[in-house]
Amino acid sequence: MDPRIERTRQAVRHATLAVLGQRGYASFTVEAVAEAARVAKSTIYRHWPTKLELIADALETLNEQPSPQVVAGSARDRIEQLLEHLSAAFADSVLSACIPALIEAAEHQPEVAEFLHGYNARRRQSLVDVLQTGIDSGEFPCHLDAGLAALALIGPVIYCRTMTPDPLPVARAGQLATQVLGPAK
Amino acid sequence: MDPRIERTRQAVRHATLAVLGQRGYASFTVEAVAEAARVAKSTIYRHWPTKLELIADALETLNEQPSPQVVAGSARDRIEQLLEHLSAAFADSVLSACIPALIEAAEHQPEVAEFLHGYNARRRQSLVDVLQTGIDSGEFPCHLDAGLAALALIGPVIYCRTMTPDPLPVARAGQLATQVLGPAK
DNA sequence: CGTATACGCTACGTTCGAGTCCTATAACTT
DNA sequence: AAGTTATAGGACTCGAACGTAGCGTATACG
Repeated sequence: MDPRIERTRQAVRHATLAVLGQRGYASFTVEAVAEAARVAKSTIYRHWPTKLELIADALETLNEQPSPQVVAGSARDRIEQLLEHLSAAFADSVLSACIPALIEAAEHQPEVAEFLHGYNARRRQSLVDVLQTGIDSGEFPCHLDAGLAALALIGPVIYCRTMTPDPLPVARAGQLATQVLGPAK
Repeated sequence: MDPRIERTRQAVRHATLAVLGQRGYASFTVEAVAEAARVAKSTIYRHWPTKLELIADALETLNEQPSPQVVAGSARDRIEQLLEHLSAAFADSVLSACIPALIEAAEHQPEVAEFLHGYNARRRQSLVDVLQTGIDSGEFPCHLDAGLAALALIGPVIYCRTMTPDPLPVARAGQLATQVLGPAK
């Protein structure tokens, strides 16, 4: 198999997300991707039939989830680590720069919606799992609903990223756990 | 003053938000607004010099905030009413349909960002005020931070609207208060 | 009733980007 | 080394939408 192919594809995929983050969905152009990837526009069309399929493929392919496998510590410690990692990830990282563009695109492109919702569901699930563990073991108040609590923890991160000028400070992410889970014993 | 002017302007403003909600920021066009407002394209340009100023003006002008003045009841009751009203408003309403478009636009257009952030800050403030009242009076746990708690309450509403297929059910908005504020006494 | 002016309509010129096609060149394969 | 194939770099067509301009009509105002 010609190694040029996969090399080119990866370069274009990365450039796709970079352009999506920098210019937004509204002014995302294949020409900008070509320039960023240092590739000819015709090359891009040789690999992807249309702009949307390019975006969808880039998202699926580059969706490595580098969430640290946090196993040690109490449930509360693990929650705080997950949250801080999450809020840090939403402060920068290529994919997070695309969040606003993806939200907008998801409204009208089913392929993008499927990716975005699936991606977030997976991220949320890791929180839910730890929360449920803590509830079952009695570490957290029994009135907690794992699904709702996960929303209360992760929601503010997205809220601050999209609805306020600045993302949620990592330090405040830790305090957030105290709000929702009650003070540490 | 010629009544035709204001009549036309209002029609165009409403159409602007409608189009923004339906088609998104990426494929928002003046021509679509003209059609929706049943107005000639040249008429729009007679009133607003550019597309962006049209959007900004429509947002500022139509930013009536019909949040019910909830005064009665305990702090907890008022919180729940505010939350349910909020989640209901985010389920439909012209402005909420524009949320994804606004998030995207705010990334690159300072005018839109200013509106969006200000709008949300005001909505959040009403929650903060009631929360602070409840904390001061001892109705809510003293470990609560009003600002963070407001984020934990409002964040999930936006999160569900943007990151999941369905908005937060109004019923779950009520449960959310229990999660964050602790069980009712 | 006469005048002013806001509007509708249509036709523009222009820009920009999608997607196609062709040729020369560079890189890989056997 | 020779043949194969992916790519670069253009030039190109096409359509969409921006924003402008001119003219006829209708509506408001005095």
